[in-house]
Amino acid sequence: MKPQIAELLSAAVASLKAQGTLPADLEPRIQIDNTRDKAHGDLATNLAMMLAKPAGKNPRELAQLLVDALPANTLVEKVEIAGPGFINFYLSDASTASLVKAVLEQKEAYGRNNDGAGRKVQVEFVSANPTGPLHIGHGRGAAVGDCICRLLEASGWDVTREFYYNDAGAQINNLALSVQARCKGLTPDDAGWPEDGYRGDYIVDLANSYMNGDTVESADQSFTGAKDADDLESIRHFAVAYLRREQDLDLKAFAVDFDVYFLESSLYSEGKVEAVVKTLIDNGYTYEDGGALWLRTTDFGDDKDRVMRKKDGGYTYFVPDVAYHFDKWQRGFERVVNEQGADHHSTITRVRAGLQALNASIPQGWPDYVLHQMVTVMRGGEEVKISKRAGSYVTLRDLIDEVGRDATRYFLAARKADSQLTFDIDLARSQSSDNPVYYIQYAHARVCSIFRKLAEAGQSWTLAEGLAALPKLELESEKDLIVKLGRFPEIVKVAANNHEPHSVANYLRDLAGDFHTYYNSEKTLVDDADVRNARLALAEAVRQVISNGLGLLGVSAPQEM
RNA sequence: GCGCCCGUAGCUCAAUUGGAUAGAGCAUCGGCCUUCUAAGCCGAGGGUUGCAGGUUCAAUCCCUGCCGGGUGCGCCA
Repeated sequence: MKPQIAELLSAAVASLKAQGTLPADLEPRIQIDNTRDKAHGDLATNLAMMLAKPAGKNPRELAQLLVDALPANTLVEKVEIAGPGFINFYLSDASTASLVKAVLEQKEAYGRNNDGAGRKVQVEFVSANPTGPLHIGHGRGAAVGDCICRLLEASGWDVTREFYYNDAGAQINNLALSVQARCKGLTPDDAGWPEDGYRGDYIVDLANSYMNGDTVESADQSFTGAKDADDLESIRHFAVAYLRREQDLDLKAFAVDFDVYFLESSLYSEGKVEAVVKTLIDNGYTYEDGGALWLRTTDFGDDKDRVMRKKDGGYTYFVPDVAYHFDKWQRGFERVVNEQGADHHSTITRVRAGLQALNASIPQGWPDYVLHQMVTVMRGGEEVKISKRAGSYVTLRDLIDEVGRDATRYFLAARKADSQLTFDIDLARSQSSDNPVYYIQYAHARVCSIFRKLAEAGQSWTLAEGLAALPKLELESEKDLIVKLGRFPEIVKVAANNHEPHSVANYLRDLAGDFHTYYNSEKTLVDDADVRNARLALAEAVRQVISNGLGLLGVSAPQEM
């Protein structure tokens, strides 16, 4: 509805310019706000206050001129000037009816837009190292990242979900040594236990499986262990494959699917790391010092230069990172979003600096980053820190097993990524209105229930009947509900652009609340057929929007509860 | 010490990118089921938006300085 109102205002501005009331070179950004208070109408604009200064008029006077210059239309019932110079719009019955119609006709497509216009965007998220089960932090990344993908898809982007994992570094070596120690019957308290070895129970399971000669198959590899505790290479391969499979199961339980698993080792084997290093040297952004090769990242805003190649000849982690992101660029992703934990924040400057130093015409702020803060898990009012399986942290799987997939996804996606999150297990498990997930799903199930009751009564409803009866939606509560439905497309658009899925969760909570209130105050299945058909149309529209919204969060929309 | 994030009701969090009287839920208290699912609804109390300045017609939002919490600051990833 906003774009239509903006058009009206734009026409009003044009005619005031033509009259000479406004300077001809003025190109105002027309901003339409949803009103917070119904007393201010349905939509409002601050345009008159913005233009007061350049026009040399007081805001209220200018507001009146703008209102007088608005073209005739059927959208708006009434326009008022209020406060310091706000222009408030009251939507007509015809326009609210058209909103319900739009929802019912567009169905699953309602709320989608075409901002992306089919362009390619890649979202990299989770990207956990294959050294253990996914923890709650990875869960947050998985939930937020996947929801961002869903939002971008709903905005017309061609989305690739990608998982990058480090299968080449020192921690993999550490993993192999830890498994080997377990194969040899050592425990973390024994003398020969590797320094900083992984201590969790899952290492024991892994070692047993290896010594058993099991074959593990994961998303991208299959490997059979050599059953030999002295074959460190075999242990390494087995351990990586085994833990990849574990993570695959975690992600599957969480309903997160990736299109691409990208192996760090491939950057080396395909010469991409060497190629990037050569380019950086050729471009003159490097120097040797103390036996190491440095990249002059300070040329691109870093606070100190960074070592690329260590004294021992190995590369530091950010070199393959740069090679990886250059590869993303070459794959044609105009837009890339990296969702990761805020503790890896320091990589951003380095990766962007490395990309700039390639002189490859990569835009300066590329790629985008979404960083999420820590998650604290609470149960019974106390912080939970340990899981049996992993030993030192709460795993995603534990959480899904305990509170279910829907609640876990909702809770992890419903908060702004950049604030710390407290995950209350008791709340997430509760099957009552305390729990926002059930609250929203219940609203959906209630609508389904109404239609079941309708069928039981031997009555029916068709889209045509519903649309024809829309003028019967005369109550204020009905109109409020419709206006809220009308806001959904904007919620999706803004959430997608800002990479902020939490606003969808908040919107749904709000919409469900409005519906529950309405449901309790007005009976839908009344005797008057026209009123009944109109209310059924509204209920179905609410159901559709809740269903679409939950879909964006990856949460199910049950028919009954 | 430096960088980044956060600070809003007792608790968990919003606030449509600078708009009107800062909103929900939980918790507390009081009401509503012979009527479409009570996994629900209605009502009440609860605030100097960490502090102090600045910009603006207008600041929770932008700027500066403090205070408090988190996190990073390796030739680890």
